[in-house]
Amino acid sequence: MHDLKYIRENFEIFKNKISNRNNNSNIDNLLDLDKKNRNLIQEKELLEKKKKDISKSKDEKMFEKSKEISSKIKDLSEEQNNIKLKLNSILSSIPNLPHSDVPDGKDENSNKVIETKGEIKSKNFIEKSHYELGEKLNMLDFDLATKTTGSRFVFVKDKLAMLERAISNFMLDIHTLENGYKEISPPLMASENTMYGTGQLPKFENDQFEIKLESKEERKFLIPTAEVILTNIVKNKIVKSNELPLRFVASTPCFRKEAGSYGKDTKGMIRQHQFYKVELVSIVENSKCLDELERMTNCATMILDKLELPYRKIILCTGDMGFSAEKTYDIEVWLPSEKRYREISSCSSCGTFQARRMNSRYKNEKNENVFTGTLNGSGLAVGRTLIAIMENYQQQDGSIIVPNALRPYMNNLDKISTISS
RNA sequence: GGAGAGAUGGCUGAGUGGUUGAAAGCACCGGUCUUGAAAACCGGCAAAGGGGCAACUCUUUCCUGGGUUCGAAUCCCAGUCUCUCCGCCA
Repeated sequence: MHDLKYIRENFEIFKNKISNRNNNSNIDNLLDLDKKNRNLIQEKELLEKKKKDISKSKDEKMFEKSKEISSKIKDLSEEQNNIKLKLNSILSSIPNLPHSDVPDGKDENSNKVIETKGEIKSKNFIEKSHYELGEKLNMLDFDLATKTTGSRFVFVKDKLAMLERAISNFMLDIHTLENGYKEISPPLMASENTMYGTGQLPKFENDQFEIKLESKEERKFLIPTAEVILTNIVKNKIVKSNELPLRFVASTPCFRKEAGSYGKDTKGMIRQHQFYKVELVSIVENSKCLDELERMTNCATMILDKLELPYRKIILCTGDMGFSAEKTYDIEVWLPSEKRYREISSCSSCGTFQARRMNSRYKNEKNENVFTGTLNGSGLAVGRTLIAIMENYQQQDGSIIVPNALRPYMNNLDKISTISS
């Protein structure tokens, strides 16, 4: 959510900056609505003052007059309310402004590589995809998932299931023990207002799985990422500044409809309706967002370093960033079967954009209430890490070496193969 | 699912029709005292929005939405949420 005052005072700048985002909201009549809104407020307040004075005077002769004023106020309020609603509906659908560091661009082609790290080991055989490997091992079963549930789901079985669990635990341990995040096991469903707070609603309702409930009950959605529920921990709260930064980590399933990605990544478990992700969330003083973003991104790449997986870090351009982000780094891991890098983490600073929606604040040194800064990042996507390990650690015979860092989490198993060990 | 209780400022918690934006306490900020700190004492301290260069000023807000009244935190109606007890259940 944007500060209307800022928009009012810097409309051309605002409009210019927002034009670089994938924005389809009509912002042109924003100023007009704002003007109308404020005029109506003034008119209304004048009448309210009159009414209040009459009431205070307890002058019975004026009581009839007061009734008249009441009905006028009612009309004005209604009109003002309608305009306010329109204003809010436009405002809540405008994406965050990109930070000045962010490169301009329409789509992912304008993203910039910042760093490439890790050794891509050349193999003397043709490397298989994770789904070929997994199906051959009889540890990834897509057909079974189709039978029980539908497309874009998978059964992970046996040692690969154990590996998935190991990855998740390994990441949680690093982030809690080394990086100072507090572990949370949160609800996997979120209320409408919570989804609004982080920016999933109202604009992206089509991407969300909604739970079917009695019509009376408040709407609930399966979380598309733990970011939603972790960030909203500070919703409607005034945090003490000495409590900042708050850092949370959770490993949760995530649920996404993947509407609009028909035909994309249909094979394998790159793009699923349900997947595990270890998510990092930071709540900071709003001036510290960019520092925290660097820190958070390092926390994510640290995992890949320890797993000895080759990756690169890129900065997303204005047109490729998510709705709430002001600056985003994606981390992409090398997938030998595709001979390219694929996203495994996305770390974003949202500035005060989400905090405004959530009404999350802290007291600054002047004792004023100011909006917090919020950040989120994957640390990392567990499913895709599984894929990356399978493909990068595969052997010619289709077995998979367990990365050193994960062996303590796998009863010291060093290799996954058809011959059960 | 059945029965009951409740929702007030950052927190705790008074308040049942007329300067109540709201007592008191805690927390927080400033000061006195102290070598320093603590304690004690004194003072300050809600938010959002509108107008004004500013000092300032106006409006709204005691869960939400309606209603009664000249006037509502307080009365009426509807709803939401929370808690307790019983039942069922992972």
